[in-house]
Amino acid sequence: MQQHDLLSGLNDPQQRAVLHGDGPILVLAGAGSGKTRVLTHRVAQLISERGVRATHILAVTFTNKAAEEMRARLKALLADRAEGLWISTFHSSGLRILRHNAQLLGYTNQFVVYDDQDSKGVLKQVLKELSINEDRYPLDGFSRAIDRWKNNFVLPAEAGKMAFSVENDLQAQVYARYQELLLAANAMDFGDLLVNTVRVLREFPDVLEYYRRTLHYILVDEFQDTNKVQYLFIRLISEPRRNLFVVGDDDQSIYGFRGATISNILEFEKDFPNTQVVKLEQNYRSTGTILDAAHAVIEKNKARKAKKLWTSGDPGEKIRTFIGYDENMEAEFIASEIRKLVSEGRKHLEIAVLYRTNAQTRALEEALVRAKVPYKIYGGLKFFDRKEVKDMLAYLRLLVNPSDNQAFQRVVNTPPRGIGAQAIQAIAEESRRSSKPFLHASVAVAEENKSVKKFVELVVELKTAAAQMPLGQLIGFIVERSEYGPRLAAMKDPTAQSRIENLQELESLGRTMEREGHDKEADIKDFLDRISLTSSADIPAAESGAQRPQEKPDTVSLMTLHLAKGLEFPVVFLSGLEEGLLPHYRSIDDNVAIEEERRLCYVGITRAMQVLYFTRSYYRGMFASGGSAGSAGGARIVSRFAKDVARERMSAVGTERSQGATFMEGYPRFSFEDEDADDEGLSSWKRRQGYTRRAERPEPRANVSLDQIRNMLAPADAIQKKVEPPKEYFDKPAAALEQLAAGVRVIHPSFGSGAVESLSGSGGAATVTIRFEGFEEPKKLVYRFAKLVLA
DNA sequence: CATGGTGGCATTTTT
DNA sequence: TGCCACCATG
Repeated sequence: MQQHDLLSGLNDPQQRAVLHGDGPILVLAGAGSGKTRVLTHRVAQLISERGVRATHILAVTFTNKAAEEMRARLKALLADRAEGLWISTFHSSGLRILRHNAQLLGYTNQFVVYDDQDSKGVLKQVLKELSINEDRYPLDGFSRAIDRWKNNFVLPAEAGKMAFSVENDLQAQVYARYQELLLAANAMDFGDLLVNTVRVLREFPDVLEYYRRTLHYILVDEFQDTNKVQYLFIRLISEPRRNLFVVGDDDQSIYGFRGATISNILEFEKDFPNTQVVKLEQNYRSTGTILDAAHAVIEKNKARKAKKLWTSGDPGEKIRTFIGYDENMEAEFIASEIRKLVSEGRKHLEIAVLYRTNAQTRALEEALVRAKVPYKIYGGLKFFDRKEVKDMLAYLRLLVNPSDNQAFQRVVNTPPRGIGAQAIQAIAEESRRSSKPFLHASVAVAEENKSVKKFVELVVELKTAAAQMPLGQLIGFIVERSEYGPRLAAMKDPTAQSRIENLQELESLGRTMEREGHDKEADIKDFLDRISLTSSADIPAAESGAQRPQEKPDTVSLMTLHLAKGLEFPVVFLSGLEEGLLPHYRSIDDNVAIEEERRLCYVGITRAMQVLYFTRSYYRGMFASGGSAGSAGGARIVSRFAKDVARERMSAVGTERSQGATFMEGYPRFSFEDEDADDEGLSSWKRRQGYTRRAERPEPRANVSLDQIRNMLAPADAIQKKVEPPKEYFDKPAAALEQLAAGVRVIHPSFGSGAVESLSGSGGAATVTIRFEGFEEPKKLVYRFAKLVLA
């Protein structure tokens, strides 16, 4: 890569940023100003022009997706010279550092990462221990307080000293005990991944020295969203060289609730004297109209650096507005408009629907399904959030970390095996008495409790298996031996089938994570790490329609405004532009919060390249029951942010549906041909519009795109084993239970072909033992589970 | 003592 | 809608 290639196509300030020498630099990059380009070209420049070794560079991003994108672009620029670059999110950087150094803090390096649910579980235990009344002091309050402390790098001891009220003091006590329990469980929560990293760096100079010696150049993306701990981390490792390259936009700071402090960016220059500042204000993404609208919204914020995006391009077309009677009609408009756009030649991929809260997806999803518009919902990792998947992962966690008390509690009686509250209480007490993990304590309890004894034996059996079996097989084994699979198979419940399928998917996912030459437990740990750090922005949670695995599916993207940051789409629907939703009612009486809502709206508008829609609805029933809750449900007025946009930049569409109601007016005037505009009239009007209130549930969302999960999770050196069923599988008839007997040849979608060895059990719990080609051990499969066909 | 069913209740944004 | 707490049953 030649110098001029690296710079070609870059404007003046972009070039200045890329060519910057040593020392701190702050790049204020407005939306759509080529931020990622600057970042990647900067790295390429360091390596190819200045001879910096890839291993001396750390680039930190916010999501795995952003990291992936950066890695891909750098690979295109640098080919194999990109090898060894450390590109990751803050949290995975922390995890990586702690995997080497956690023992310094009293953990073992095999610690597990607790997710939100796990840490709530621990908190619950603390509240019980300290006899705190949850009605008076709700759990969430403690959880938020602890979070806040962690974001600001306040350790329990200091929190106790700083306490300013009875409640606050109580929170500090809970925090202290909570940390003790985490340590005892050899577990860290999300916040700990950062807090403990900073602790290690601060308290152990040789560790800090090591990273300082290795990392000569540090780049940080989305700097406006860093919180105090993250900032401390960056500052620590970037000294004394201060080769710190941060990119951000104070107007896009939208993670205040997570402790992001705008002051990090506003005060960067104070903390790092001699900082060079480069502003990128030329926008390459949006039309003039869109930029004007964005500017009109954002300029009302007080806490911001003055800047204004400009474009050399066209003003483009006006913002299209629509108001629906309720959220279902709004959603139907969006769906039908998408169909129209597609019929005019747009690809679904070019279109995004953005919203403030996840709750808004329901109406949208229903409408899109009905209109047969293919879509993907980003946000909320539905697959890994499923109960059965979490349960199975908890088994794995317990096997690699016997101290994982949350995992223990999750699986000890799942499926039900006669170990109830009393027994668990006894185990907890024994654990406290002996200060041993629950699993150890349960061995003592097993003496007098047969059910517990059986469970302990199960764990021993699984543990032995874990040391010998490859991951995929192990998961299958656990599903069987824990009786989780058989129990599901025996259930009449129609959802049981899809849960079984999810477990099979997990198994197949595990199979692709297997690596040769690694010890079996390392595979399990890696698998768990990757899952716990894979964020909701990375993988769609649901999608409609069957997609062929390899092709990039042509689907509309649905996501929250938060998740949309950093992305761009030719067509954007900004939905729910109402007071109470955007800005959200929780922010409405707080000026600081309102400014963040405003930035959120700004982020949404600036995602659009060519066409932008504003939509809202007159009435919103927040909950299925028909919203009361003064807050989010009921009759709605237009968002103040929409009001800030000049009316002449907007133009109403879909009027045949909104019947004279106007987007900008406080109250829409619905007019009806029927004399009285009462509910009756309204409903007949709706009927005429072919408007049905609530259709059948959309397609089951169960089928997540496994391929995408696999791609996100796969360790670089994983062997990509074939998991596609053999082709002939589809041509063969399903094997009925009656047709199976010893010697019958069958095909399994993932194990391939083999011969039945024996049968046992009956009905839903019938199992088949099959010897598959290429597998040493015969496999015992639950018939209903296995989806066998006759060979 | 464990389990399964029922009824009440709360719902921003996420690494 | 989905989760949790409580209660009646085996």
